[in-house]
Amino acid sequence: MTDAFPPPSVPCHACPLRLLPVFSKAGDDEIEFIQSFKIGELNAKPGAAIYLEGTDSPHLFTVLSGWAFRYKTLPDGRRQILNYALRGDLIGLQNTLSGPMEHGVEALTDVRLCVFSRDKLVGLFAAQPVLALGITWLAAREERFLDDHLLSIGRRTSEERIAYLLWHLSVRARESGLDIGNGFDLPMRQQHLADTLGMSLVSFNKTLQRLRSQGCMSLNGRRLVIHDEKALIAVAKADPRRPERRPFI
Amino acid sequence: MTDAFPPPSVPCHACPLRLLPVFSKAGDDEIEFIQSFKIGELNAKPGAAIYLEGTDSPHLFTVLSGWAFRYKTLPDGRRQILNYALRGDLIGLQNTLSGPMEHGVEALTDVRLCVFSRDKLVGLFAAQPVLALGITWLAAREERFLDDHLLSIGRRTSEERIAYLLWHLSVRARESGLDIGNGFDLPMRQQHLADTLGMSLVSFNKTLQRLRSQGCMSLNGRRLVIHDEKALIAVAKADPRRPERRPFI
DNA sequence: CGCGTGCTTGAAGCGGGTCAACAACAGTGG
DNA sequence: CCACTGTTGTTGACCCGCTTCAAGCACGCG
Repeated sequence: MTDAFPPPSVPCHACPLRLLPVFSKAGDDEIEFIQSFKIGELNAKPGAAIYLEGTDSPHLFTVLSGWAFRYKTLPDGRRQILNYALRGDLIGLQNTLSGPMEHGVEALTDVRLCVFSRDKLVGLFAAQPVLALGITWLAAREERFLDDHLLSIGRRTSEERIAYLLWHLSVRARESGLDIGNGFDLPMRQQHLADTLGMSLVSFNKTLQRLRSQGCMSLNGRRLVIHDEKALIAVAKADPRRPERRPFI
Repeated sequence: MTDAFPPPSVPCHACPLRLLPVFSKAGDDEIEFIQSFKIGELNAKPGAAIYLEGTDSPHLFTVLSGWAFRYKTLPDGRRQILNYALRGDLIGLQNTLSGPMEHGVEALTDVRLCVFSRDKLVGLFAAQPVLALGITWLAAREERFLDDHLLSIGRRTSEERIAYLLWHLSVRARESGLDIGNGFDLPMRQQHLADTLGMSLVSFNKTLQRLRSQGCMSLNGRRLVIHDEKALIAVAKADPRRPERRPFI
């Protein structure tokens, strides 16, 4: 279950994540280029800002281990969580060029990140078309997540929303090789989940009770267990996509 | 105000849209490549499906003129409009590789589209890094729109939501060179706007009345007029971004 | 003129938001 | 070891906003 990452910085060609079956294989020259693209590594503690809304960040990040989330806020503090980032996810692409970031990213657990220079992106596109396509593929994937999320918040009932989100998170955890068996620990509080789904904490909690009583899943403390995935998918009105290998930058 | 596009297919180097100041200039070889990337053109009547959810589409599209929208639906028919597409917008990138489209696209007005082959995307990335970066830039832009939209539906009040959407649409219309003065015709019905904002038609209408009475904008029939943009932005709790040139594929 | 589509308005009911209190638990420091 | 404190989860009470249902209006078109 743990996705702990060895503390000392590891050269890209020896990156243990590359070995995971979820990620497509990269050529030696590509890995070498990624190495030159890489500036360093960053560790963030739970609750730490990886970057803030409105600030300039000359970096891109790949999550090596841990969980983080992207969010936006309104001037009066209302917060909307946009998406979560697990290992293998690329963060910060939303602003391709310069200018202040329009969203923030915060760590949920201890997070270890690979840091890249945004400036070198042009060079990457020039020299490594396969990697460039990979980056675009990851952006398209993120966009699909946002589409799904928008459908959830806009048109699903609160019960459907929660079912969808929990299923979505379990799939992503499994796909990033984290999941053991049918249950795992969610690192976020109910407040995070409510902020993700556009609902209040109280309403989230009460709806969760109702979902629990249906028996297809349970979420007690941090522990999420999917007892009957088929049923959960049916409640969520989700449509499962077959998993694909994805690029790893 | 009109963005009518000359009916006969036009070679890319003579594409009148390229001349618009919103779009960044492209080199001759790039335009030539785009020409080879292009399969043909497509006209769609209002209400026509450009592609449907769940079907395979081997194409990418650039809007040459008119309005369209991307949407997703739930099995029982509830619809969520994800975003609108105006001229210069690239559609269909959300699924980079093969597999069924996870959203649909429908024309709101007469729409003229430039059709590209998805297969040739790999070749484009290999041969034209600047165009490739442009595509990624457009994807990132779309993602920012989705982020904003998610914040709207999740955390803005219905009044704020409508104000934000109308402001957003007016900015995009202006940026694509469509807008004349302070008013223009929105091609969508109230039902579309309600489906965009995750609210019911009735509630949309009633909230719109309240907004109208504040005087900073008016929307009668199709005609949207922004009387006081500053005030509208304040109501929407939006933060204006300075316009940037964007790539045109 | 009649029909259809889209907009507007009223009435009624429920879902979810807010407020508030309490329980469970972990961490802190005396 | 235990009171103290802060965080997180849970539950109840109340009420506002939004949804649904329903009807009428305005306009365009055959």
